[in-house]
Amino acid sequence: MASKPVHLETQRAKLERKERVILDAARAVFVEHGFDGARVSEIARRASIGEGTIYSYYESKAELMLAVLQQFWDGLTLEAQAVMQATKAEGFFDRLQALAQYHLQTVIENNDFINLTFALRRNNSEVSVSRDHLRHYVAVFDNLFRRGLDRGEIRPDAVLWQARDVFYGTLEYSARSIEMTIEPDRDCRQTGPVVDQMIALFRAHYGAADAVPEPDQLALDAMAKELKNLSAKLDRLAANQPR
Amino acid sequence: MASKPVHLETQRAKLERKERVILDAARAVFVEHGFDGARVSEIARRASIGEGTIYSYYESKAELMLAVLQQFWDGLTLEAQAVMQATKAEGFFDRLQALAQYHLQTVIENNDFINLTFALRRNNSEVSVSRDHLRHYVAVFDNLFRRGLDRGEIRPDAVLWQARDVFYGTLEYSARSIEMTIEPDRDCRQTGPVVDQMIALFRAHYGAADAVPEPDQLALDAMAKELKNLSAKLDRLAANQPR
DNA sequence: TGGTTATTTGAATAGCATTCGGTATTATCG
DNA sequence: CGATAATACCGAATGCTATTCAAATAACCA
Repeated sequence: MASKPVHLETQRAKLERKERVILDAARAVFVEHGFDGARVSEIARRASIGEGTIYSYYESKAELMLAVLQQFWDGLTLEAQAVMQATKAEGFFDRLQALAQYHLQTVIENNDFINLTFALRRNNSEVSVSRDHLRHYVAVFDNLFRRGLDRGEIRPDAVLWQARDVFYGTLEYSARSIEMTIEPDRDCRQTGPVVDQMIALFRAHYGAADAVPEPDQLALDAMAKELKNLSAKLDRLAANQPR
Repeated sequence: MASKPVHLETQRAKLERKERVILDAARAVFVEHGFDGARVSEIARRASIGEGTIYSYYESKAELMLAVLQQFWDGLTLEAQAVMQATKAEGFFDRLQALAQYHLQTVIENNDFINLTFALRRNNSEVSVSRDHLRHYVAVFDNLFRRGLDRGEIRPDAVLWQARDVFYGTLEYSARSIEMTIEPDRDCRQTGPVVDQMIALFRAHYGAADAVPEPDQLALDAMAKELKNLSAKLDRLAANQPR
């Protein structure tokens, strides 16, 4: 009874190790040459493995790339969370700034991967990065934002999905602009100002009003919160519906 | 002296016509099958042309795609300008709303093309959509924004490049979210609210101070909309109840 | 150890973009 | 107009690469 699990364990561990080796080799080659430029033979060579073996781990080159991309996004998620934890200041906007800085830097550095995430969609098979991996990543922002709402740092009528779209969308677009150097003058397109402007926008548009709120405002806020609660409850209900 | 130019003209016209035929066929096939799925042989067949002939017009399949993309972006630019012209209201925000609506719709419909625009970057050769074509497109926004500045509709300290990044970035990100249906509830991710929220953000953040509506009013409007969403959701839930 | 199953391998296959030698079509000029 | 040069066109042949598969090897168990 004891030896069997051990064997199974080592067996599984072996497979997983080999899978990791393939994944690492694939990642390196994809980073170096891009998707089309990457040769499966080179990946096999770097993983010290027969060419055909890859296909007993992954259906196709595209699906291998997919696995690499998912690993990539999971890594981003962990790092983003770590950045949040490492931020000393507890305030919403300080953490948001840290997240923005990290995201912008990452998008600039891994531009190719991020583009491929959305461009790699085969018509026949459903080869696209699992929504869950992306959702996990954006959840970092969502959690931060919700906490800011709870702590009263954000105006209660702020719309989460819009804030998220503005945050990630703007940063990705800025990253592209910076990378392409669409601007004639580079100076105003460094990463610092992009992040600063973004935080300023969030402060002005989503930040709770500094002045003491009017009674009407308080009532409004209470109503907005109530509405959100209702909406969330409904969503949960809807999710449980068999359809 | 007269016949020669005529001949040259017809000759050039002929070549251009054939080029257009190839481009149209290519576009159709690329739209239908994507870049990798598209067969050069099919493009040739649809253009009623020999397979090899394509290569006397375009260096490679990638460069053919490139030409299609450039034509695509030029078309977008013209249409966006037309949308601006067609907007009756002269105000900055009305026109911005029209542009946002058009852009969001376009991005959703042509998501693949737009992704390919940025993903199609070969490592070796400089195969990427000419920056000029993209710059022309974003210039539609830039001109609108500058005019708004001149007319005093926008606060003078607004930063053009940030506004542009927020505008296009957010819309493209929203389009992706809508297409992927990352959200559990679709209702709040239709195009209408996305555009409305975007315009509200621009009004609040970039609008000249005197033109800003009361925040209370904005909040009220938002809540009224939210209420409507809730009501719709409830109706749908009620309809789906089995018992 | 011998038999049985799972894994690995790389040569063979197949599919596709691209090339190239030859042919048809058009332009040029005596 | 006819001859000749130049150009455009074709599609079978080429070369490259992802993918398959039959044989070889390793792992397992009795």
